[in-house]
Amino acid sequence: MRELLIILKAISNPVRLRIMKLLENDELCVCYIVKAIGLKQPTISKHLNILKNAGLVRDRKEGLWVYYKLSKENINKYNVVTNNFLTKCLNDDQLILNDKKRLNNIKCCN
Amino acid sequence: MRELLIILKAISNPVRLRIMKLLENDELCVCYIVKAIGLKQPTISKHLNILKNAGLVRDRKEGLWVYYKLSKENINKYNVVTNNFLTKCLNDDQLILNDKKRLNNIKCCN
DNA sequence: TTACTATATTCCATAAACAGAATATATAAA
DNA sequence: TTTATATATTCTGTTTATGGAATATAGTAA
Repeated sequence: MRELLIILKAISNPVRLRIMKLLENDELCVCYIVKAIGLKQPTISKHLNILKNAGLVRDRKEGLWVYYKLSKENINKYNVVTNNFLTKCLNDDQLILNDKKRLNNIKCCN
Repeated sequence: MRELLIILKAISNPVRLRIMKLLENDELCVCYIVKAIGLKQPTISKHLNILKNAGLVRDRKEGLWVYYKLSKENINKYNVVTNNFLTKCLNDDQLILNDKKRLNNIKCCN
């Protein structure tokens, strides 16, 4: 119950849903997520930590950068379900589409 | 996004998960749920309202009693997924099992 | 070493979630 | 009508969630 609640609470927040949807396509460093979402870096960092504690994302350090990606591995017995579920959700949501557009601009023009 | 968040927040609470698992097998009146869960009636009533607003349960009035059941109909585009998902979850959770045991006692001995 | 940069953590103020007491509503029975 | 019962709503205090400023940490470069 405790584990499931941690996962459900993790995805029950608009910013964290947006982050999950950004990570759906790419492995991303924190600064890209910060720019795509438009909130302050510490705020994004805390949201990422909540997703990580829920086992939904993994991080990988590379020099100064920390890259986050969806945890496809079965770290918990629910995340496969939740990831598959989210893949089907919000794909025509304007907020999500805008995030992805902003991300693409950042990736191209940097 | 808004609709999805309402649903996710609705199931991101231990009491509401317990209620959903009780309703998995039965249509139940509020007073049975109150006794099985062990919280005050107004508290349960508010939780039921949150589940109802999320489209996860339906209510039916019969005299003084109000019966709640899982909404199997496709009131929203997510609840089939969430209901199917929850059916697979928490089936060996001790808290959930105890709730169901208490419910059975109430049903037998009333 | 110092300076710089990316990320994480701490602190604080505000907002939302929660439980329960008190109250309101609605139906049934006397 | 009055009384009783089941449920819903309002109110209040407490806890939890949230965002941002300030700060800390860690790695890179000069």
